[in-house]
Amino acid sequence: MNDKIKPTDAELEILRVLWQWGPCTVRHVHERLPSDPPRGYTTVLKLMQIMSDKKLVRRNEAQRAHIYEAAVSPTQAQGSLVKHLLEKAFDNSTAKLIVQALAARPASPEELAEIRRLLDEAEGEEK
Amino acid sequence: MNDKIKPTDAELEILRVLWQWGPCTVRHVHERLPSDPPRGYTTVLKLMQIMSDKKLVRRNEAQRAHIYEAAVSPTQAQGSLVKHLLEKAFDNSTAKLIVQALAARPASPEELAEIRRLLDEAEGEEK
DNA sequence: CCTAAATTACGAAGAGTTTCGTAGATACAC
DNA sequence: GTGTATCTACGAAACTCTTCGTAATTTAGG
Repeated sequence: MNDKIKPTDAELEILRVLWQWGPCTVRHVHERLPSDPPRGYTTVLKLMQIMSDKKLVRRNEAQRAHIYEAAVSPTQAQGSLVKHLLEKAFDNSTAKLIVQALAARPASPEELAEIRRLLDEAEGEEK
Repeated sequence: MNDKIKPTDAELEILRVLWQWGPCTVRHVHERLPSDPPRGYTTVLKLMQIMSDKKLVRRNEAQRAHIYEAAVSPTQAQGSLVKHLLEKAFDNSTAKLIVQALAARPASPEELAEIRRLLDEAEGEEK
């Protein structure tokens, strides 16, 4: 269904701004984007127009400065990306992916506890 | 260090063959690649030549049919890819990524138990 | 030898991504 | 009104990835 959601890195940065701040003009997104690397205003505009064509964002043209909002949720985008990585690089082994995730960025004890809690939930749904 | 390892999807498929079968000729890789989608022999050859330039694989030219082997381990490649995804799509939250991984592909009770064991290990190293 | 098969090298084309300059339209300030 | 700033649209360039055809080389059969 949402398997086709595969935002590129540049698109993801824009989506993150929209997820965090809600509907924005191009100018607002441009201002809130990481300043490194610096991007031209029209670069961001063009990207957002393309994302609109791809249905990654919706835009409201009522005002002169169009208002863009994310058309995919963080969960949809993240789920699709992680599913893709699982298939292409981890032989669909969730366990292998988790090992690498923990190795790449060690979790704090609090996070580990949180993760255990999530595992309990996952097991609960197993039925 | 190995942050620069970012194999594309097509490159990953070739790496997977080399990881599973060990050093191979282009012909062997071509035969062992998934038949869907079908790829021309020279397409695979070209990809592997590029991968050699990128140092993703090494090649031995002693024989007429060069022998290629992976120059990066599964752990290196997977770790680099997951780290990248963590940064770009998950705000560096390992927990969020694990939630999405479990949602994208529910783990069996055996896997869940395995994952708990890995968490224990991770906690052990915490110091 | 001479041909047929296999292999590498090379180049080019098409698609997708990211970049940005320029032009035209609109709003705002004075 | 006139000029300045802002915004969108458009197109093109640079880059990467993926594809594969063709040519040149080497090997193996007969």
